[in-house]
Amino acid sequence: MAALAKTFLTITAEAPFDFEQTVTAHGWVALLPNHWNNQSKCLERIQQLTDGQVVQMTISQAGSADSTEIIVHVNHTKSLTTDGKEEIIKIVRHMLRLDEDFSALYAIAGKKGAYYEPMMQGFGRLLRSPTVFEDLVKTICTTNIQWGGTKRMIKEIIDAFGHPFAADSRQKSFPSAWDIAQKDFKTFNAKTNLGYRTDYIHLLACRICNGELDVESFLNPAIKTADLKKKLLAIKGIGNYAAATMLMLLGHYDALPVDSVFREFVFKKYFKGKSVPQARAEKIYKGWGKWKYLAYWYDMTR
DNA sequence: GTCCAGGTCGCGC
DNA sequence: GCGCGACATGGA
Repeated sequence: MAALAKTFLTITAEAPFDFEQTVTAHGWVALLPNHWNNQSKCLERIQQLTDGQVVQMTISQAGSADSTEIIVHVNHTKSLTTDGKEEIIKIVRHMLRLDEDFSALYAIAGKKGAYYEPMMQGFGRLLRSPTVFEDLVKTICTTNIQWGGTKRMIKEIIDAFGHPFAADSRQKSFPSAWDIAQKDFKTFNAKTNLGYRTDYIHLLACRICNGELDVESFLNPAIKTADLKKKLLAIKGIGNYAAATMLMLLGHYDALPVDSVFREFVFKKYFKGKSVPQARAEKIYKGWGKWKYLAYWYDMTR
């Protein structure tokens, strides 16, 4: 076992900020290499850095629940360079969306009455992955499968192609597009049981690596939602539902999802269990402008 | 054994 | 542009 060194990094978020709400806002926290320790209220994650080193990050909130101080406890086996430290901070800021401004959302929430008021305490930061690639793979693995299946498939991908943490080789990072693309389809298929999603994920990795597709550029905030949706739908395996999920993860909240969960929730809460057309269901959140998805998500998870 | 999952693709019209 | 069957896999 390699010797372990520890480094503490701190990050200050802007108020209002709610660490636990942010991390557990949706299912991603339960997908490897993320792990939520509910006792210690820490988000643990194995992460490979640009220089190749694989580290273990334990992310938590300092002090009380309304503190804006975030501590990243890094376990590493090689020395952590200044670049490495900066990269970790950048990754954590990205995952927790510390640079997103929700003040316009809270302004609407403040006018919607008591039910939506708690939103103003930092709701809206939905946990995301360090890369768009990882979010795409995870989203593809939520289609036409139950949640247990999603967790199994993501674990298989990581076990087969992730990079081990030197101090505990059972724990691995999420593989890069290159890690997957460098295996031929047969090898990739043999090591995972992703059903027909195997083709989609391998093709996605290959197209990223050969330069056909630059999915990280999807993070550019200047891209209009409609254009971004087109780019997403052009990816094999991404349809209407998956594109809506990805738009949410990419910080575009103006579109509502089109999946069974959305429909069921809205029918039950607003239409006495009766099904109505999608357009009618969407009217429920029309007062939320470009924040519709977050209004729905708040309503759904409350 | 059989059904189906927070769908998507590719075809035919 | 819309309807419809096929699609891999494992868990209920």
